[in-house]
Amino acid sequence: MSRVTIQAVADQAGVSVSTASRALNRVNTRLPISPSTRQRVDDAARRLGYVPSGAARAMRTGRTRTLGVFGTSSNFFAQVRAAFAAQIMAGLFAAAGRRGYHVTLLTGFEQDDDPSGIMADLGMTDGLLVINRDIQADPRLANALGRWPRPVVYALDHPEAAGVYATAPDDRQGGRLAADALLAAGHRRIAFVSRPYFAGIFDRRRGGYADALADAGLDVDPRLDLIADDRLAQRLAESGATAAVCANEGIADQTAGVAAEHGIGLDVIAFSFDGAANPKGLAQVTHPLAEVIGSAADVLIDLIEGKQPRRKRRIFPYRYEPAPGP
Amino acid sequence: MSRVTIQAVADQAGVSVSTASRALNRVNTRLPISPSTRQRVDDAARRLGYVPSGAARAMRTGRTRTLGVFGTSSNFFAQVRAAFAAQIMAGLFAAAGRRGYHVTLLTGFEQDDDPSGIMADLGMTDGLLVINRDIQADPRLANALGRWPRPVVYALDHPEAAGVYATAPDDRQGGRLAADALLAAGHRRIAFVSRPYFAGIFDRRRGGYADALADAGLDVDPRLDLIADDRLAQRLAESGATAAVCANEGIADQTAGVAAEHGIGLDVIAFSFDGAANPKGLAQVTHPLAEVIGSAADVLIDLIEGKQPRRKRRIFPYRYEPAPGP
DNA sequence: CTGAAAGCGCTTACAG
DNA sequence: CTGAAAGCGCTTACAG
Repeated sequence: MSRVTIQAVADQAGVSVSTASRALNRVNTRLPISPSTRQRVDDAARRLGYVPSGAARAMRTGRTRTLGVFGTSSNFFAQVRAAFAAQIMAGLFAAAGRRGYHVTLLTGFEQDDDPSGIMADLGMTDGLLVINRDIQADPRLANALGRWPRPVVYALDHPEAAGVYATAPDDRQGGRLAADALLAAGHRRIAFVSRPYFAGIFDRRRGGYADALADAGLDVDPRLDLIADDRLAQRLAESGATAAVCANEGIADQTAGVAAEHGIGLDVIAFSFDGAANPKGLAQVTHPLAEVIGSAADVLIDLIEGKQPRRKRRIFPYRYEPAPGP
Repeated sequence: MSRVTIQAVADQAGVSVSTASRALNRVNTRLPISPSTRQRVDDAARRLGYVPSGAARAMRTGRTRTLGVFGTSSNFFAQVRAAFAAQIMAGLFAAAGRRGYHVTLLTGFEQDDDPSGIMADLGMTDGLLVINRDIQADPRLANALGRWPRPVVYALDHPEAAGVYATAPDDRQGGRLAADALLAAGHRRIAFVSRPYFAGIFDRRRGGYADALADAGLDVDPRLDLIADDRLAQRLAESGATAAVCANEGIADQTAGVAAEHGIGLDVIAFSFDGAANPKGLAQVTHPLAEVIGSAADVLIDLIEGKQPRRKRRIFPYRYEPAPGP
């Protein structure tokens, strides 16, 4: 079936293309349209099943009303991260929808690809949201996107480059909050359990934890800095830890499980986010993930629409949530 | 910054726009390009930071290489369905990416909206995947989309209208499979636990269950047809059920929890999908959700590219998965 | 091997 | 209140 164009609608209604366009887009109150003309154009459009060409409109207006999302990948939505991915999509979808934008997940880029080629196909997007903390660590990406002629906002983490728009939780404050909660409960041997990736984020979280210990007059014992691998139980036992700050919710579940299994009494607190599952009922420090992402989308749309946001960085604090009662 | 067009690249390289276009799109082997020209054009493009306009290209070619997804909504990604939503996105993203398509989540439509208005803005998509079983039940939607001039594929459920492309699990076969497993274990009082929505799907699941009971020579006792509300415990007890087929994984968790809490011995089997959490370690009948969605995306892309798929419906069987060991 | 020209389907000043 | 015309940035026959 060949496309029904505005030309066909205009012919059918017996008006010019310009008039049809104006009648269809109920705008331009400065130039009124006679009700009968509008009626005829509307009828013609309905009768013919007219659907405006988004491409033509985008070409003309320079806007697609579409946000590109960069950083989802084939394993971004994998099972261990399902709650994380779903919260992100929820926040993004809601924020974009509120302002009349669609959301395009950009495919064709996998972690460890050379990011310099990505500019060739960023789709028909008005701006870009970069949400993957793994790939944000790659300075080549920031460099390539810095040359892209449309707005870019980094969410959750951000490259070190200055002048970049970024929205993220305050990982250092979260680390301090978590450690303070354990200190207040009387603990003195508090471990920090992480894994050797998400380096930037985990480092900031560890930094806040270390700050809190230092403020409490405690040395940071390197034996308390633990990796969540298959020797965790042994290391936990050797460390003499009575409590642990865990760098994310998965590590926390693992750590609590290992401690229970080996009969190690351990007060665990997890870095997590609103909407995560918390199956073991642990204490947590959480940030409002959907809201963080929504805020990033809002900043991006502001930039697209030429409204200069007040600040280049928005930082969201963590909240302490005690272990839920049984 | 004003846009860098192919015109600017051509000027910079000292060639015509047509030549620049041909050099940039390494195609058209019939018409060769001199290596030195290509070199100069590539250099100019890189130097200027040229990014082709997707809108112009789409207008010219009539293709955006973008799949629209219709049916996500503000609560589609909500916590109770996080695993479901994430699996869907995983399958969709992978399948689209493999064939060089992006994925656009279409906003601006909420359940219970009148779907006749949606055609006005289906974005710049080449085709549509409808993935929400809730809204697929609305015949106005199928009617409106039937008039949309591009391919549409329904996934997971499908409107009753004939001639529609649809990809879904075989809910009736799944119901039979689940009931047969319980019958084989010697049960004679087998409940079916559901909720009063997802009517079409739950009805088919119940139908398969009823078929299996009938084949086993059992009457379908209406007292075994249960609703998972706050009177479930009482109804379960009155029904004399020793086993239950649960219409989805959430209902199954709830039912198993209620039974345990009230000391009702109950063998529970859940309708579920690959990648769901199964925190209670229940027996399940599962379908490969990501694969089902991926298959729907493949059919859609075939239609977009003019390859007529062999069948209009693809039905995926459920597999029985016994309760995982402790 | 290269270039001039048409045309994809809209929107928007501008002139009536 | 309406219409003729320009132009958004590409790609692709077509003619050289």
